[in-house]
Amino acid sequence: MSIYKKEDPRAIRSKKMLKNAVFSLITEKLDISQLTVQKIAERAELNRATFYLHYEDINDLLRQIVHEIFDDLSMKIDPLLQGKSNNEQETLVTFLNYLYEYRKIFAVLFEHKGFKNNMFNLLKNTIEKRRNVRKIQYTREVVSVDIIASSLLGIIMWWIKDGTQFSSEYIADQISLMYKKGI
Amino acid sequence: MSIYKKEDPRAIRSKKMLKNAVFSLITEKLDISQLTVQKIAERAELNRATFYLHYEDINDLLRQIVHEIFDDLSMKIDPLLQGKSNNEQETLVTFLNYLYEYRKIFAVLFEHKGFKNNMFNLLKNTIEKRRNVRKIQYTREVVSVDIIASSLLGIIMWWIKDGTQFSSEYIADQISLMYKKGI
DNA sequence: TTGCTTTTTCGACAGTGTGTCAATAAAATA
DNA sequence: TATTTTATTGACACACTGTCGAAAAAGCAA
Repeated sequence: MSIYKKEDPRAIRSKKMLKNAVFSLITEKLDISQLTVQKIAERAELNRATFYLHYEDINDLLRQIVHEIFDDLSMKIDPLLQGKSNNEQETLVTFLNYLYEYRKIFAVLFEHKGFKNNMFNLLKNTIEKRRNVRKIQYTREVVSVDIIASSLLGIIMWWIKDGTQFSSEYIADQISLMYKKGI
Repeated sequence: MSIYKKEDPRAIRSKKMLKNAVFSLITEKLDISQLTVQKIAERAELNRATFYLHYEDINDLLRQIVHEIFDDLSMKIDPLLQGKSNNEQETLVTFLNYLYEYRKIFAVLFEHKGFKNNMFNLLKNTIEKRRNVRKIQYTREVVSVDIIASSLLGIIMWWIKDGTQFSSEYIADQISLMYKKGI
């Protein structure tokens, strides 16, 4: 859309302020259910109606924030995957470090359905790509990608929310230990 | 509390109607964020203020519903664990069948923080008990209980919400495949 | 820089939801 | 049945939502 028409700088500024307001509120309150349009507009020092000019509702705004974060996240981990890195551990740690850096915002966003789905698909696609590269044969003895992706998502969500005392390296170790040798 | 004082039958009746209203609303709408005190009271054919006489807010009511479900769930799986069942697979399937039976209500309750924590602890305790029975030695090579519990929770949440086309047996197979042999 | 145009910003409104009261009504039980 | 206990109720003040038309301000061309 911005390809066909230059966006008004005022709109850009307002959107940025609204997004910043969300980040500001989230990192200090840490509960998505308490987020209201009223509070966001107040924090952004904009009229509440201005919000509705740019976004349909709170979910719409969150959806766009999520989209941007995922673009960023995908860009960061894709090179690592493409580079047929033979060091899985390192790739995993890099990925986890990214999550850890933004853990406060991620912890909140994980309560957002769309965000969780995006993360699930990212994990699933990543696993599938790696399997293709390694030409894994699908037999009855191979664990399905859904199962691996959902278990990984579970671990990440727990870590981000309740296990931040553990380092990315420890989590990566545990994950490969579990997936390589079983329990 | 009901040990020291018999509860007024009127209160019991009201609470039951409010809980039924929640179940009724949840199973047809399937979104916890749209649940309001107003709707619950209306569905229960009670005045809204009656709700506040019994519960602090919606979360309080959900917390109590969750508590009751977990009492029920724990009672059902505990005998299986105590009976030093040598058939892990069977135990797991029984547990998953319970979740599947109430999948609609569980899918909604998983959006409730307290519920997720309860489930996590249930899984964690179960794993710890089993490890004690088997006298597992904790070395660097053993995956931590947190990691296993959170990955299990992830799989269960995915299954209940987006993978209900798969049978309990299949999920149980996949879980033991993953945890026994790795990926 | 000016003056016209586009677009944003704003205050206000109706509608829905929350949480609490004092007054009322109705069950429980002695 | 009478009395006490307790639940139920409508009404109140307040917060949040989503949408106007009018006003203000920024953008942009000459």
